[in-house]
Amino acid sequence: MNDEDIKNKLADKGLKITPQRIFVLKAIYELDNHPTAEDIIDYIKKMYPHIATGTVYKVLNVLVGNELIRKVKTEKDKMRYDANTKRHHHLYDTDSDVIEDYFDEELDKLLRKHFEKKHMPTFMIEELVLEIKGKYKTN
Amino acid sequence: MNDEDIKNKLADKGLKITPQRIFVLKAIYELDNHPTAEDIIDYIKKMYPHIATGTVYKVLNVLVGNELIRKVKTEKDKMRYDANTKRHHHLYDTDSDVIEDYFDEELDKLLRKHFEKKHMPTFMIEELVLEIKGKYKTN
DNA sequence: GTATGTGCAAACTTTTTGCACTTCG
DNA sequence: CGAAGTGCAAAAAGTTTGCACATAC
Repeated sequence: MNDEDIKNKLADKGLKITPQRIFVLKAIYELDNHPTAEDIIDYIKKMYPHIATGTVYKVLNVLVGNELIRKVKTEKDKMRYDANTKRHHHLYDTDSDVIEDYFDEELDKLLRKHFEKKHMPTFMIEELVLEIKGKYKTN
Repeated sequence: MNDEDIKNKLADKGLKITPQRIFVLKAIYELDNHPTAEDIIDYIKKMYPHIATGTVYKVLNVLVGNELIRKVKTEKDKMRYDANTKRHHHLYDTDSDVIEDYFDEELDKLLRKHFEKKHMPTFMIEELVLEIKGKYKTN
């Protein structure tokens, strides 16, 4: 993800292009594995030490509000951010609190079919995310 | 859920039976819809105004550690607690942050089959929870 | 009696806010 | 130029902790 792409993403949403926003987005893409706000702040400060903590939080909220990133919460009580706008599920390691994206089109199709058939009259489904909890095998 | 049942649950785990623990468990059963710590504290204080906030948090952590209740994450930044130890999925209303339990044995069967067939060699699945996000239809 | 649990207040962590200043378009 | 964004520090919100006291078993 280069700067040009990032600028376009911001512009497409009618957001002003600022160095802070570019740094935050870039950090999320580069950190990749669902970084916390703290991870993002630390990462940015390496190249751009002047950025304010409050600004990063404000930027994150703007990006979430514009659907450029998402918030994910883990059981260990911290918000994590996710660059991936493509639908995906989560593999969640209950030992380490690590989340990994899981793509499975066959599963998506299965779920879609199931809920079409089911037909829930009072609820409008917007998204289905399967949380696959467990542990990585170490051997 | 009467007091006797609650006492048995505590005793089964080798936990001391205290009024505070009984009140917390009862509150979670009675509040039913995934209360936050705050909901629980408010509820208890109606009958037992003397309880300390810190105690409720300590009790909640003990109960989670002993698997008498669970923590549930939402996208808003608050932990919620869940009395239900039976496997279930979640209907999550993104407007109101309300979670409702969703039981669907057919879905469970479908998922189980899918992952049996899939065979993931590096990950040991312990639990599958589908987060069904969307909105309640108001009409 | 003693290990365990509770109350309280202080502290900690994470996130938000208010406002003067700056920058983008 | 004006609206939108940033920096900073203060405060809010949620949760944890330390320790003296109280209670369950």
